Amino acid sequence: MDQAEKRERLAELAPERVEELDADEEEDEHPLPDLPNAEEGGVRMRVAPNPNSPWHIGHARMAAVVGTYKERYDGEFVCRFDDTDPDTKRPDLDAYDAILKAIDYLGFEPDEVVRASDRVDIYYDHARELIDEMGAYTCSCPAEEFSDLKNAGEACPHREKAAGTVHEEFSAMVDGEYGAGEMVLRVRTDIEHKNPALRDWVAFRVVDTPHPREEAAAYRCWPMLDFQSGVDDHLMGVTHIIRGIDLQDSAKRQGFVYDYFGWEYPEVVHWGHVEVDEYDVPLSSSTIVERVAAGELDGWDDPRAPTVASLRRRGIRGEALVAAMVELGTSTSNVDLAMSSVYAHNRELIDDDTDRAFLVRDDPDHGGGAVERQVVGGPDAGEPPVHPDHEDRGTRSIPVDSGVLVESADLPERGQRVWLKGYGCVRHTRDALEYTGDDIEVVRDGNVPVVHWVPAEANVPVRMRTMDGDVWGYGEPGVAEYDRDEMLQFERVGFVRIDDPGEEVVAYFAHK
RNA sequence: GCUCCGAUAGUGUAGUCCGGCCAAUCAUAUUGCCCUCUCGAGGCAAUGACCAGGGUUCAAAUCCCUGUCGGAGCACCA
Repeated sequence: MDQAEKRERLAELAPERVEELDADEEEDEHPLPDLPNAEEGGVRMRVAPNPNSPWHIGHARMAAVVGTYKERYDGEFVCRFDDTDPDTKRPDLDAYDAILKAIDYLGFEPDEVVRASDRVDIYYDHARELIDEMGAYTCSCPAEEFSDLKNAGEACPHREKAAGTVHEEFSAMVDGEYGAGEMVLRVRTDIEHKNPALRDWVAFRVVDTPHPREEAAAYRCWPMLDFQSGVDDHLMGVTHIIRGIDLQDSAKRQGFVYDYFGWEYPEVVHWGHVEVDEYDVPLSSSTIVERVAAGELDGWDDPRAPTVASLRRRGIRGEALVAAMVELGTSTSNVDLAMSSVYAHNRELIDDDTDRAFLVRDDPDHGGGAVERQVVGGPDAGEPPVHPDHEDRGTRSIPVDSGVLVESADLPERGQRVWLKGYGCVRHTRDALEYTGDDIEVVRDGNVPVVHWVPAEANVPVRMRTMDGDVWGYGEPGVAEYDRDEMLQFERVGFVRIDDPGEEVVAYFAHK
């Protein structure tokens, strides 16, 4: 049955439904779905990074989406460093700032910044309260033994200890009287719960390694994420939590603690993992850390690294990354971020304001290498516009002294013509480029290709850093005039950010 | 093994809750044409998807069942 027929039938069967359909108005368009039970002004969220490394691109999703929701609901967000594992996921002292910088780069400002490692005593207080409620017990079972019991749905002998004993043993954990692995504090949930992941999970354990932050270096008894983050979310008034599907069971686990305390659990949204195309380096903190340490990457902002710092250095605006992240939505499926989407957003943001310039690459894989030719006849200089869509910004003056450089792929066959952009038409004779005029009709009707060029002598050496490695070339003289952080479009090559304006200009390639 | 969750074009997404303006939205991508002194921008067009099979119904992307595929948890990691 086709559409018209369906509609006809519907009109016969239920005319009121047709009216309803017709009356359906369009809702406000938001790139992100509405948060459940969210009210304007009543939304408080948190970004809870582990500062064990700076951020890769995937981490930016959290801040991008939380920040966007904050703006949408006129709400707030807290940046809480969940740095409660001084050993396995040991914090990197530089990462705290790097992460805050990344959030700032994305265009957001946390309403509050806290470190879990400053709040350990608060967690202890809640642990003691939980023990009073008979909601937790100390357990000295070796991990494997407990795991076996748990999988069989059987309680261990420590489960029925008196609260007094549990208090004593927990205090001993806090006082550092146990070594790592000797004693833990478990939350009493339901040892026969059908989901084994929820049965009597560990809330506190002993870590022998001191925390790298001086302020927290004395603690040996550390909360696990589910306890710490569960308590903090409540204490900080978090109304909505966004987190990965790897933490799918956290809400259910923490639910037991919330029940003991009579708290109400925040709304939760789970999303899948992000992957990014176009990179050889995987989106994994540990891999990036390794490659940086091994010298395979020049640092976290190496253009080949899939990191926030790298995108920033390439001149990608945080806004472009946020837009692309927000478009991914909050689906529980894993998603692939197409870098082309980030580039498309960035191009739209910067194209209008970015000056044009020529870069002749001297690279066998890109343009075939620079070749020099004398120019015979013609004016002394070319005058291409600073921006083709904005005549009022004037022109660049590029001298043609002893000759020019072009990329060999652009050099026409002998006898053929080529249009040097902003200069005029030349014919390739035996060993030179002979000026044939400035009538643009040859380009419009004569199939003469338009190419970029630079003077053979008065040019500026440029090292362009790209995702595929460095490309050397020669820029037009004006390239030397740009300051660090300014953007430039090398015509027919792509957009770059000037990173170092020195003798040899270093530019980071952003995208075409 | 136990427990959760998911599946719409190359990619992402809208629609799914409350079946019917859905032979399916928008963006990106790719290709072609127009325009342009850039391979950028702009304009136009084309390409391309409801995981499979059953069921319910006048009507199924939408509801139900089965299957397939994929993901996650069952850590003294976060």
